[in-house]
Amino acid sequence: MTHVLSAVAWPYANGPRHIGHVAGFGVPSDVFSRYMRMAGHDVLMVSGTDEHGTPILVTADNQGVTARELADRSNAVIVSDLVGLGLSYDMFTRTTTGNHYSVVQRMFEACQRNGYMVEQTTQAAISPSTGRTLPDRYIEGTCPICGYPEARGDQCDNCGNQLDPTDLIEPRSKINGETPQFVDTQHFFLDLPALAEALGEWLDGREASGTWRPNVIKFSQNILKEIRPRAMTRDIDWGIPVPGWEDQPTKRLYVWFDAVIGYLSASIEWARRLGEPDKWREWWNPAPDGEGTAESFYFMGKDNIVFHSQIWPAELLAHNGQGSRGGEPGEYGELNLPTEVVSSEFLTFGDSQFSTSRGNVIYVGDFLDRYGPDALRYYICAAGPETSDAAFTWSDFVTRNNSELVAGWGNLVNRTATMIAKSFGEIPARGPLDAVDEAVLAAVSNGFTAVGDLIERHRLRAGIAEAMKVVGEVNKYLTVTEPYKMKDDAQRDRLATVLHVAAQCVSDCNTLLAPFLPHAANRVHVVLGGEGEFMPMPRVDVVDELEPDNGAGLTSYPVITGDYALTPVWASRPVVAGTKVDKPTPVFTKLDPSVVDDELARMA
RNA sequence: GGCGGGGUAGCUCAGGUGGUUAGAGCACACGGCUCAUAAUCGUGGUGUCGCGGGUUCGAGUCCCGCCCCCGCUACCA
Repeated sequence: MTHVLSAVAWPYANGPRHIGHVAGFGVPSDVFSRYMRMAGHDVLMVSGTDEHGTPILVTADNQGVTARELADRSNAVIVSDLVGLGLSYDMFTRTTTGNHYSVVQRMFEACQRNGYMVEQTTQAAISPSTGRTLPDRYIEGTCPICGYPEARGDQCDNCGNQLDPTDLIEPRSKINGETPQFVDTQHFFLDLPALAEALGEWLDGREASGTWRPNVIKFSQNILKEIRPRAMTRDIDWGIPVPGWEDQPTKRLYVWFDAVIGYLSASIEWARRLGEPDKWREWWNPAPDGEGTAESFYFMGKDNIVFHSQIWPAELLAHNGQGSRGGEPGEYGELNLPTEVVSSEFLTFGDSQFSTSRGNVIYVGDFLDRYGPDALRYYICAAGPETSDAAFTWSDFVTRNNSELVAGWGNLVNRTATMIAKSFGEIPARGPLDAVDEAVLAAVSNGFTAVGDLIERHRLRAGIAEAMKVVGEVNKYLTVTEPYKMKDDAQRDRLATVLHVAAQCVSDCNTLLAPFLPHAANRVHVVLGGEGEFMPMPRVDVVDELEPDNGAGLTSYPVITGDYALTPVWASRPVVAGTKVDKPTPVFTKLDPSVVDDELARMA
């Protein structure tokens, strides 16, 4: 058994998330995690809301609330969305917990102790009215090269030249229009060049494994060529205090420095709340005796690749003392680097990305309210942005829902259960099998290998297509064997056998589809006379803060967690003759094509 | 500007290391069946594989040039 860490990107808590977000990190990580549990691995799935950084302050100002209030509100919505989607986190927490603060600070101290955190003076743009740093992208002005009046602080969109904010003519804040001040400021920089060689060796090793998506490994190796030290602190009053700079409350750790450490801190929080405070180590430290293995998979959208294939492994190497300056591991011991960075591309809408600011957006909560979790999960698995950008359209969604989910799978469940209910009222015992019976059972059985292999390689589109192909085989089986024509007593034994085989196939198809469609799996389980929950579901617990005096103001908060020990195994489960089967009610809902126009009108 | 990805049937997309008549799903047409949410099963057509060169016995697949779309470029997955 392998310890599998599913490290899922941390949704940014400046508002509700749209379906593109969950297509990038949410559904792919959950399908993988659920499958790995079914395949017998010991999975730890962690994430939380990312609550620091300038954008939260800006949004909070615009809404006239504090950053704390905005983060709380966003966290509540995001938690509700993700649990509603059935994402089976072991620990979905937040970055403003005391536990997270102390883990981040210890990581920082370890990096510093090993010599990878160096102090430098730089120029920063400050907003005179708030005293806060203005990130380059929040500054606009006239491009000194082409005269374009709306050049950004980091780049001119018109002529494409790289700029420095101090180059701009008449720079102004994008937030409130005021003229920024440029001041000297001290910051800690992560010495990435001193870690570059180790990063390169790690990436080369990962490339040799052949498991990463080619674009992700290539992109990662490429950005290594121009690696420079990066500031890990900011002039801002919302964030984690910098160890050693407690007397400077306007300096905090850079949001990305702390966000990626969330994978570790959430694992530690999970272990602490479990009452086994060292249990997280099974997923993070190399096994002392070389027995057992721990692997880690990081799920995100492509705009986060740099943070997961460069910044985070660099932080781990610095903590471990594995860069060119040497060093000793910090108190967390030697921490494992990512096994695989699994990055999705973007789900697009119309001819561009989803965009909250342009109103071109479909929120997760709205989608779940109207269509339920598995319709969305199905769409994302079958047509999501796995290896290239994918276009979402409402008509495509309705079509896939109606002609694939409802007509293909839902109907198979329904017709099978109806025939069993009418003819026997229970799953009948079977007699000897004909070749056609053996063939369909073999096709279903082969599905476990084929679908499982695809999910392990993060090929969800191919995986769910393979499972649906098996569903098609079973539909064909019913057409060919024609159980609905067997009305004579002389055919009763054969009818029992066919319906028994059909029930077995439906049960197994349900298992094959369970990682993708866990809610539907539970309902199909009941249709076939099962009791209780087939696929365990996450729940929300409101917990007390473990270290309430970190200054962030949390006392209690919701976490997503769950008990997944009863996850069914990835294998055929013999159906039991005699199990009661009643006339079913449909598991999936067919959508009226008018929803396409309704939704488009709503978004206009 | 730099980097990355993409341009394949009406639509959405598959097509490691080049090799018989280029595939799938959806949509469409016709036929079968009626257990099932008018669901299901069978049959069928269509493609200058972005454009132009090149390498090769042979290229959607490799090389060169060009066009177009998208993303990232360091705080919106």
